[in-house]
Amino acid sequence: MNRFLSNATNRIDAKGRVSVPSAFRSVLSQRDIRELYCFQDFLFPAISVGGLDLLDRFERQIASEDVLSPQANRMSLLVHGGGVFMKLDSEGRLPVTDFIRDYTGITAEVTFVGRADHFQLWAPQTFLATQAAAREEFRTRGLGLG
Amino acid sequence: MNRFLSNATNRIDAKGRVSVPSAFRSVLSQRDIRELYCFQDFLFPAISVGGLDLLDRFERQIASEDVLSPQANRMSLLVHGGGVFMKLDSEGRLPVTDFIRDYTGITAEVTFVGRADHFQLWAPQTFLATQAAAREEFRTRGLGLG
DNA sequence: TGGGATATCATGGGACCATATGGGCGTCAA
DNA sequence: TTGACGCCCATATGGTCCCATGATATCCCA
Repeated sequence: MNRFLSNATNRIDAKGRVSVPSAFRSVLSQRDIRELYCFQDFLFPAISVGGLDLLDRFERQIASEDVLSPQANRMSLLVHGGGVFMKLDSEGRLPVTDFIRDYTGITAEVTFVGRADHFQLWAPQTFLATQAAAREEFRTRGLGLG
Repeated sequence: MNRFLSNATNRIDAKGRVSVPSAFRSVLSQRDIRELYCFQDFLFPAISVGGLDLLDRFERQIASEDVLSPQANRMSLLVHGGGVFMKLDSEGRLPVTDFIRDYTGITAEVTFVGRADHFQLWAPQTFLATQAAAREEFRTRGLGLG
Protein backbone atom coordinates (compact mmCIF):
# COMPACT_ATOMS: atom_id res chain seq x y z
CA MET A 1 0.00 0.00 0.00
CA ASN A 2 1.48 3.35 -1.01
CA ARG A 3 -1.56 5.56 -0.58
CA PHE A 4 -3.56 6.66 2.43
CA LEU A 5 -6.84 4.73 2.26
CA SER A 6 -9.68 3.75 4.57
CA ASN A 7 -10.25 5.10 8.08
CA ALA A 8 -9.74 4.17 11.70
CA THR A 9 -10.69 5.62 15.07
CA ASN A 10 -8.31 5.66 18.03
CA ARG A 11 -8.55 6.92 21.59
CA ILE A 12 -6.64 9.88 23.02
CA ASP A 13 -4.71 8.91 26.14
CA ALA A 14 -4.31 10.82 29.40
CA LYS A 15 -1.31 12.72 28.04
CA GLY A 16 -3.24 13.86 24.99
CA ARG A 17 -1.59 11.51 22.52
CA VAL A 18 -3.18 9.30 19.87
CA SER A 19 -1.69 6.43 17.89
CA VAL A 20 -1.56 6.88 14.14
CA PRO A 21 -2.93 3.68 12.54
CA SER A 22 -0.20 1.27 11.55
CA ALA A 23 -1.26 1.26 7.90
CA PHE A 24 -0.81 5.04 7.68
CA ARG A 25 2.54 4.89 9.42
CA SER A 26 3.84 2.40 6.89
CA VAL A 27 2.77 4.70 4.05
CA LEU A 28 4.61 7.55 5.75
CA SER A 29 7.84 5.59 6.05
CA GLN A 30 7.43 4.28 2.51
CA ARG A 31 7.22 7.87 1.27
CA ASP A 32 10.04 8.81 3.62
CA ILE A 33 7.91 11.47 5.31
CA ARG A 34 9.50 12.24 8.65
CA GLU A 35 8.21 15.71 9.44
CA LEU A 36 4.44 15.96 9.24
CA TYR A 37 2.96 19.24 8.07
CA CYS A 38 -0.62 19.88 9.19
CA PHE A 39 -3.13 22.55 8.26
CA GLN A 40 -6.84 23.16 8.24
CA ASP A 41 -8.93 21.80 5.41
CA PHE A 42 -10.33 24.69 3.39
CA LEU A 43 -13.86 23.31 3.47
CA PHE A 44 -14.39 20.81 6.30
CA PRO A 45 -13.55 20.95 10.02
CA ALA A 46 -10.65 18.56 9.57
CA ILE A 47 -6.86 18.73 9.78
CA SER A 48 -4.87 17.60 6.76
CA VAL A 49 -1.60 15.81 7.47
CA GLY A 50 1.17 14.97 5.05
CA GLY A 51 4.64 15.85 3.82
CA LEU A 52 5.83 19.26 2.72
CA ASP A 53 5.00 18.33 -0.87
CA LEU A 54 1.44 19.25 0.08
CA LEU A 55 2.56 22.89 -0.21
CA ASP A 56 3.84 22.62 -3.76
CA ARG A 57 0.58 23.42 -5.47
CA PHE A 58 0.04 26.56 -3.40
CA GLU A 59 3.59 27.79 -3.72
CA ARG A 60 3.60 27.56 -7.48
CA GLN A 61 0.56 29.79 -7.53
CA ILE A 62 2.03 32.26 -5.03
CA ALA A 63 5.33 32.53 -6.90
CA SER A 64 3.58 33.41 -10.15
CA GLU A 65 1.86 36.44 -8.61
CA ASP A 66 2.92 40.05 -8.23
CA VAL A 67 4.99 40.81 -5.10
CA LEU A 68 2.27 43.08 -3.81
CA SER A 69 -0.66 40.77 -4.63
CA PRO A 70 -3.08 40.65 -1.69
CA GLN A 71 -4.36 37.23 -2.80
CA ALA A 72 -0.89 35.71 -2.77
CA ASN A 73 -0.23 37.33 0.59
CA ARG A 74 -3.42 35.84 2.04
CA MET A 75 -2.67 32.40 0.67
CA SER A 76 0.83 32.41 2.11
CA LEU A 77 -0.60 33.54 5.43
CA LEU A 78 -2.80 30.45 5.51
CA VAL A 79 -0.57 27.72 4.09
CA HIS A 80 2.80 28.91 5.36
CA GLY A 81 1.75 30.63 8.55
CA GLY A 82 -1.29 28.52 9.36
CA GLY A 83 0.38 25.13 9.28
CA VAL A 84 1.88 23.25 12.17
CA PHE A 85 4.65 20.69 12.33
CA MET A 86 4.07 17.47 14.17
CA LYS A 87 6.41 14.66 14.98
CA LEU A 88 5.42 11.13 15.85
CA ASP A 89 7.01 9.71 18.95
CA SER A 90 8.93 6.46 18.83
CA GLU A 91 5.63 4.60 19.26
CA GLY A 92 3.98 6.31 16.31
CA ARG A 93 1.76 8.62 18.33
CA LEU A 94 1.06 12.28 17.79
CA PRO A 95 0.04 14.87 20.38
CA VAL A 96 -3.48 16.24 19.91
CA THR A 97 -2.93 19.97 20.42
CA ASP A 98 -5.50 22.74 20.80
CA PHE A 99 -4.74 23.67 17.20
CA ILE A 100 -6.32 20.34 16.24
CA ARG A 101 -9.07 20.27 18.85
CA ASP A 102 -10.33 23.79 18.21
CA TYR A 103 -10.73 23.40 14.48
CA THR A 104 -12.12 19.85 14.45
CA GLY A 105 -14.07 19.57 17.68
CA ILE A 106 -12.07 16.48 18.61
CA THR A 107 -12.27 15.61 22.32
CA ALA A 108 -11.73 11.96 23.30
CA GLU A 109 -11.27 10.09 20.03
CA VAL A 110 -9.77 10.78 16.59
CA THR A 111 -10.87 9.36 13.26
CA PHE A 112 -8.03 9.03 10.76
CA VAL A 113 -9.28 9.37 7.19
CA GLY A 114 -7.19 8.43 4.16
CA ARG A 115 -7.10 10.94 1.31
CA ALA A 116 -4.66 9.23 -1.07
CA ASP A 117 -1.65 11.59 -0.86
CA HIS A 118 -2.39 12.68 2.70
CA PHE A 119 -4.69 11.82 5.55
CA GLN A 120 -7.00 13.80 7.80
CA LEU A 121 -8.00 14.04 11.45
CA TRP A 122 -11.71 14.24 12.19
CA ALA A 123 -14.00 14.15 15.17
CA PRO A 124 -15.66 10.71 14.74
CA GLN A 125 -19.26 11.90 14.78
CA THR A 126 -18.46 14.84 12.49
CA PHE A 127 -16.87 12.48 10.01
CA LEU A 128 -19.92 10.22 9.97
CA ALA A 129 -22.31 13.13 9.65
CA THR A 130 -20.32 14.87 6.92
CA GLN A 131 -19.95 11.64 4.99
CA ALA A 132 -23.69 11.03 5.22
CA ALA A 133 -24.40 14.59 4.12
CA ALA A 134 -22.05 14.21 1.16
CA ARG A 135 -23.73 10.96 0.20
CA GLU A 136 -27.13 12.60 0.41
CA GLU A 137 -25.86 15.48 -1.69
CA PHE A 138 -24.84 13.14 -4.47
CA ARG A 139 -28.10 11.24 -4.17
CA THR A 140 -30.21 14.34 -4.74
CA ARG A 141 -28.04 16.47 -7.00
CA GLY A 142 -26.09 13.81 -8.79
CA LEU A 143 -22.35 13.72 -9.34
CA GLY A 144 -22.07 16.95 -11.31
CA LEU A 145 -19.21 19.05 -10.01
CA GLY A 146 -20.48 22.39 -11.28
CA MET B 1 13.94 22.55 7.63
CA ASN B 2 15.14 25.36 5.40
CA ARG B 3 12.00 27.48 5.21
CA PHE B 4 10.05 29.52 7.73
CA LEU B 5 6.83 27.61 8.34
CA SER B 6 4.14 27.35 11.00
CA ASN B 7 3.61 29.79 13.85
CA ALA B 8 4.30 30.20 17.55
CA THR B 9 3.39 32.71 20.24
CA ASN B 10 5.88 33.85 22.86
CA ARG B 11 5.71 36.24 25.79
CA ILE B 12 7.52 39.56 26.06
CA ASP B 13 9.52 39.73 29.28
CA ALA B 14 9.96 42.63 31.68
CA LYS B 15 12.90 43.95 29.67
CA GLY B 16 10.87 44.07 26.47
CA ARG B 17 12.51 41.03 24.88
CA VAL B 18 10.91 38.05 23.17
CA SER B 19 12.41 34.70 22.22
CA VAL B 20 12.46 33.88 18.52
CA PRO B 21 11.20 30.28 18.20
CA SER B 22 13.97 27.73 18.02
CA ALA B 23 12.81 26.45 14.63
CA PHE B 24 13.09 29.92 13.10
CA ARG B 25 16.50 30.51 14.66
CA SER B 26 17.83 27.34 13.10
CA VAL B 27 16.57 28.48 9.68
CA LEU B 28 18.34 31.80 10.21
CA SER B 29 21.66 30.15 11.02
CA GLN B 30 21.19 27.68 8.18
CA ARG B 31 20.79 30.59 5.78
CA ASP B 32 23.62 32.39 7.54
CA ILE B 33 21.42 35.40 8.26
CA ARG B 34 23.06 37.43 11.01
CA GLU B 35 21.58 40.88 10.54
CA LEU B 36 17.81 40.90 10.44
CA TYR B 37 16.07 43.40 8.19
CA CYS B 38 12.54 44.35 9.26
CA PHE B 39 9.81 46.34 7.53
CA GLN B 40 6.06 46.75 7.52
CA ASP B 41 3.92 44.36 5.53
CA PHE B 42 2.15 46.14 2.66
CA LEU B 43 -1.23 44.63 3.42
CA PHE B 44 -1.41 43.50 7.04
CA PRO B 45 -0.44 45.10 10.39
CA ALA B 46 2.62 42.87 10.67
CA ILE B 47 6.39 43.25 10.60
CA SER B 48 8.33 41.18 8.08
CA VAL B 49 11.72 39.90 9.20
CA GLY B 50 14.46 38.25 7.19
CA GLY B 51 17.82 38.69 5.51
CA LEU B 52 18.68 41.33 2.98
CA ASP B 53 17.75 38.87 0.22
CA LEU B 54 14.18 39.79 1.09
CA LEU B 55 14.73 42.96 -0.89
CA ASP B 56 15.64 41.08 -4.07
CA ARG B 57 12.10 40.50 -5.28
CA PHE B 58 11.09 44.10 -4.62
CA GLU B 59 14.21 45.46 -6.25
CA ARG B 60 13.67 43.32 -9.34
CA GLN B 61 10.18 44.72 -9.68
CA ILE B 62 11.36 48.29 -9.07
CA ALA B 63 14.08 47.85 -11.70
CA SER B 64 11.55 46.58 -14.22
CA GLU B 65 9.33 49.62 -13.79
CA ASP B 66 9.69 52.98 -15.38
CA VAL B 67 12.15 55.26 -13.57
CA LEU B 68 9.35 57.72 -12.97
CA SER B 69 6.82 55.10 -11.85
CA PRO B 70 5.03 56.38 -8.74
CA GLN B 71 4.39 52.76 -7.73
CA ALA B 72 8.10 51.88 -7.77
CA ASN B 73 8.94 55.15 -6.03
CA ARG B 74 6.49 54.38 -3.23
CA MET B 75 7.72 50.80 -2.91
CA SER B 76 11.32 51.95 -2.51
CA LEU B 77 10.30 54.58 0.00
CA LEU B 78 8.69 51.92 2.17
CA VAL B 79 11.04 49.00 1.66
CA HIS B 80 14.36 50.83 1.56
CA GLY B 81 13.56 53.80 3.75
CA GLY B 82 11.11 52.20 6.14
CA GLY B 83 13.10 49.20 7.31
CA VAL B 84 15.16 48.77 10.45
CA PHE B 85 17.97 46.41 11.42
CA MET B 86 17.68 44.11 14.42
CA LYS B 87 20.10 41.76 16.14
CA LEU B 88 19.31 38.75 18.32
CA ASP B 89 21.00 38.47 21.69
CA SER B 90 22.99 35.39 22.69
CA GLU B 91 19.80 33.62 23.81
CA GLY B 92 18.04 34.25 20.52
CA ARG B 93 15.76 37.03 21.74
CA LEU B 94 14.95 40.29 20.01
CA PRO B 95 13.90 43.60 21.55
CA VAL B 96 10.31 44.60 20.78
CA THR B 97 10.70 48.28 19.90
CA ASP B 98 8.02 50.92 19.42
CA PHE B 99 8.60 50.54 15.68
CA ILE B 100 7.15 47.04 16.06
CA ARG B 101 4.51 47.80 18.67
CA ASP B 102 3.03 50.82 16.92
CA TYR B 103 2.47 49.15 13.57
CA THR B 104 1.29 45.75 14.86
CA GLY B 105 -0.55 46.55 18.09
CA ILE B 106 1.67 44.06 19.93
CA THR B 107 1.63 44.53 23.72
CA ALA B 108 2.37 41.48 25.88
CA GLU B 109 2.80 38.61 23.42
CA VAL B 110 4.17 38.12 19.91
CA THR B 111 3.02 35.58 17.33
CA PHE B 112 5.80 34.53 14.96
CA VAL B 113 4.39 33.54 11.58
CA GLY B 114 6.40 31.65 8.96
CA ARG B 115 6.21 32.96 5.38
CA ALA B 116 8.63 30.57 3.65
CA ASP B 117 11.51 32.97 2.87
CA HIS B 118 10.90 35.21 5.87
CA PHE B 119 8.79 35.38 9.00
CA GLN B 120 6.47 37.96 10.51
CA LEU B 121 5.60 39.45 13.88
CA TRP B 122 1.90 39.74 14.69
CA ALA B 123 -0.30 40.63 17.62
CA PRO B 124 -1.78 37.19 18.47
CA GLN B 125 -5.44 38.13 18.26
CA THR B 126 -4.90 40.09 15.04
CA PHE B 127 -3.24 37.07 13.47
CA LEU B 128 -6.11 34.77 14.38
CA ALA B 129 -8.72 37.21 13.13
CA THR B 130 -6.90 37.92 9.87
CA GLN B 131 -6.34 34.24 9.22
CA ALA B 132 -10.00 33.47 9.80
CA ALA B 133 -10.99 36.27 7.45
CA ALA B 134 -8.60 35.01 4.76
CA ARG B 135 -9.94 31.49 5.10
CA GLU B 136 -13.50 32.71 4.79
CA GLU B 137 -12.48 34.67 1.72
CA PHE B 138 -11.15 31.56 0.01
CA ARG B 139 -14.10 29.48 1.18
CA THR B 140 -16.63 31.75 -0.49
CA ARG B 141 -14.67 32.99 -3.49
CA GLY B 142 -12.48 29.96 -4.14
CA LEU B 143 -8.72 29.80 -4.55
CA GLY B 144 -8.60 31.56 -7.87
CA LEU B 145 -6.28 34.55 -7.95
CA GLY B 146 -6.94 37.72 -9.82
C1' DT C 1 -12.03 -27.03 12.81
C1' DG C 2 -10.76 -25.44 17.20
C1' DG C 3 -7.60 -23.91 20.56
C1' DG C 4 -3.35 -22.28 22.07
C1' DA C 5 0.94 -19.77 20.87
C1' DT C 6 2.84 -15.69 18.89
C1' DA C 7 3.34 -11.40 16.70
C1' DT C 8 1.57 -6.88 16.02
C1' DC C 9 -0.37 -2.91 17.61
C1' DA C 10 -2.61 0.36 20.79
C1' DT C 11 -2.22 2.24 25.40
C1' DG C 12 -0.22 3.79 29.86
C1' DG C 13 3.15 6.05 32.65
C1' DG C 14 7.99 7.42 34.47
C1' DA C 15 12.30 9.86 33.35
C1' DC C 16 14.82 13.03 30.87
C1' DC C 17 15.99 16.98 27.93
C1' DA C 18 15.32 21.11 25.00
C1' DT C 19 13.53 25.52 25.07
C1' DA C 20 11.22 29.50 26.62
C1' DT C 21 11.47 32.61 30.34
C1' DG C 22 13.08 35.36 34.27
C1' DG C 23 16.45 38.00 36.34
C1' DG C 24 21.46 39.55 37.81
C1' DC C 25 25.62 41.96 36.44
C1' DG C 26 28.90 44.57 33.68
C1' DT C 27 29.68 47.86 29.88
C1' DC C 28 29.01 51.66 26.98
C1' DA C 29 26.94 55.86 25.59
C1' DA C 30 23.97 59.86 26.23
C1' DT D 1 24.73 58.94 36.56
C1' DT D 2 21.26 56.61 34.45
C1' DG D 3 19.24 53.88 31.22
C1' DA D 4 19.73 50.69 27.35
C1' DC D 5 21.88 46.77 25.76
C1' DG D 6 24.74 42.50 25.68
C1' DC D 7 26.25 38.46 28.22
C1' DC D 8 25.62 35.02 31.78
C1' DC D 9 23.18 31.59 34.62
C1' DA D 10 19.08 29.67 36.91
C1' DT D 11 14.43 27.52 36.49
C1' DA D 12 10.17 25.46 34.91
C1' DT D 13 7.13 23.72 31.54
C1' DG D 14 6.16 20.92 27.96
C1' DG D 15 7.57 17.67 24.63
C1' DT D 16 10.21 13.43 23.54
C1' DC D 17 12.22 9.01 24.64
C1' DC D 18 12.07 4.67 26.82
C1' DC D 19 10.10 0.62 28.87
C1' DA D 20 5.97 -1.95 30.50
C1' DT D 21 1.29 -3.67 29.93
C1' DG D 22 -2.93 -5.01 27.56
C1' DA D 23 -5.72 -6.08 23.56
C1' DT D 24 -6.45 -8.06 19.13
C1' DA D 25 -5.55 -10.45 15.16
C1' DT D 26 -2.83 -14.16 12.87
C1' DC D 27 -0.71 -18.41 12.46
C1' DC D 28 0.28 -23.13 13.35
C1' DC D 29 -0.62 -27.57 14.57
C1' DA D 30 -3.29 -31.17 16.56
